[in-house]
Amino acid sequence: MSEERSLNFLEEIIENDLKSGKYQSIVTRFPPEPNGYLHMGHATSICLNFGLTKKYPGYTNLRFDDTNPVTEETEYVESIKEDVQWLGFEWKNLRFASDYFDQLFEFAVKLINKGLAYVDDSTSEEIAQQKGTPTEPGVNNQYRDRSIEENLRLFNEMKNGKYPDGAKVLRAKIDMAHTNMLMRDPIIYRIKHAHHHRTGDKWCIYPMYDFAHGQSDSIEEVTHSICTLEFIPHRELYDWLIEKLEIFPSHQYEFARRNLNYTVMSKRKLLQLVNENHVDGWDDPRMPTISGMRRRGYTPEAIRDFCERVGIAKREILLEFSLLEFCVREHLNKIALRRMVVFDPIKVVITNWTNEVEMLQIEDNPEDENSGAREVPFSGELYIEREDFMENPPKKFFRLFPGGMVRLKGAYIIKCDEVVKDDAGNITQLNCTYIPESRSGNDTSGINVKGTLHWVSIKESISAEIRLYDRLFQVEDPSSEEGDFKSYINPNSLQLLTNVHAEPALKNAKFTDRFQFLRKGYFCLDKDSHGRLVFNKTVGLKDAWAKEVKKGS
RNA sequence: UGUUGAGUAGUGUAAUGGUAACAUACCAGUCUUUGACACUGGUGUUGAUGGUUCAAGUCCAUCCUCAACAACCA
Repeated sequence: MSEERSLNFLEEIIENDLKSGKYQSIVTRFPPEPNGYLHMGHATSICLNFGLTKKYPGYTNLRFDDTNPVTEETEYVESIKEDVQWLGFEWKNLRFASDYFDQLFEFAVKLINKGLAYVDDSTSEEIAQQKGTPTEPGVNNQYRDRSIEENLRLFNEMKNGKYPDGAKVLRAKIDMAHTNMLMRDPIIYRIKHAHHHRTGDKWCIYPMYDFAHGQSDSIEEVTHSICTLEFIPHRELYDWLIEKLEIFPSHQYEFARRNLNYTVMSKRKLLQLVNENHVDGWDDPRMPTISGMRRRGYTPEAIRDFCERVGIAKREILLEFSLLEFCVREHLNKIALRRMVVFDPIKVVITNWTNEVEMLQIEDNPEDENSGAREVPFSGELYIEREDFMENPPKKFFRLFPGGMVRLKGAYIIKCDEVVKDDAGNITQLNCTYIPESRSGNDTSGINVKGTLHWVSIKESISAEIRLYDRLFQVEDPSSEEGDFKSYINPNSLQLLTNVHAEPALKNAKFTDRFQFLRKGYFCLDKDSHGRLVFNKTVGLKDAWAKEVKKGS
């Protein structure tokens, strides 16, 4: 906290509220609807809401906004809880809007008694038509003038199941000519003979968002109800209902939703990707869901850091994925165990090597003094990466080439003496000699080489599968492009390497481990690893050579 | 043609009438037993036009652009 940072607009509001004595402590809430998995956009909201009550006195509730029984499921409740905890946050109270259905019903009765709500028999089409347009006022209908007694009777009958879905609704009686369309007598209760994941069949009428969210905030005495920009027009109704109901005055504040480029972030679109099998479920590592990012190997620390760096504002933004990747690398660099894996092998024979296997100690993580070392077997028959050798190297290529020397990471300097090819002219083997005095750690050879390569000893190496991921979409903002967003899916977002050669220490890989495969990137064990090793690429290393190559082409 | 909100380097975020800053991205270089990491330097910014002021990203006026709003979704 020693770092100085200017306050964002919400922190400013809160500090003022605290300073003025309006509140001694604050209450926020994270209010997901349990109808899908959490994604990066939710992570923003989670970090914001929970972060605020970490910084200031107070607490945060996790409240499920479960007012629509037809779309909501318990499966989602569980995944959401898991994701919030995984991100590193603890809620004070776990609540459901459905916990408040009785109170909400009483609130509605109170509104009716005050002459501020009425039962409307119109169809949804009629209601839409009477509503007017943003530029034309709406009109009153005949049901608007029903007596309080009649409204009470009808509303109770709705509750008691006398009417079928859609036959009647309860509406707040505000102003059909209001410039804010949400104030044109909004529907606050509708009939749905549907089974609710928590209340079962107790209710056949359910409150609408606007008559549940603010009221739930108020019941929980939420001081700062933070939501996204699209709810700005709802604020007027939010305040109106709280005022007329004479309940705890929660206040709503809006900030901008954050989008990431090269992906989509709406639940509807993510659901389509899952249902139409464009990805392998909600936790596919290419998905911007929390569970997808978790499976991909992103850490909670990295995601929190990202949210912190991005800050908050009141305008729609499209964030660059590269910043998220930076945060991921930044954290992983500090904690990842270094390992060597050869993706596309070429055989190296050390012609002056004896037949023995030498066990080398190589550090787990040079960034972490407390990390240990693992044993890596070195022998006369090795694999190196095919792309680390060139027969006719360009300038600035400081890997292996005929007559050239490189260091093998943690081992010896070798010199390439001979290139062996098959009849078709393909390189099948490199014959090299090693410099015995050049062993890593006590190199007395005096030789300076420019390049260091990763390698594995053939005989001791183990086999693994690697899944390489690229961006899910080929365009920055698929949602704003013409036509179906799915036509912009990147067909090469998943690349499978089914037989890579890994150093033996990887045999003991655990699901919680994070690895850096030297010169390749960051990887983690995938949940598909039973009886075999499957690694997901979390993010690559920055690759200056790749840039050099690109420039040359 | 309505209401509401928003416009600051490529991308984000600051500067609350007083040197337009920070991060990332990008470019160039240094270092390196990971072409990683680290380090050094650089390119690049107030939507427009007027006005007030010694001084304007900030205040005022006009204009322009973008977004949200007419679900018995949240």
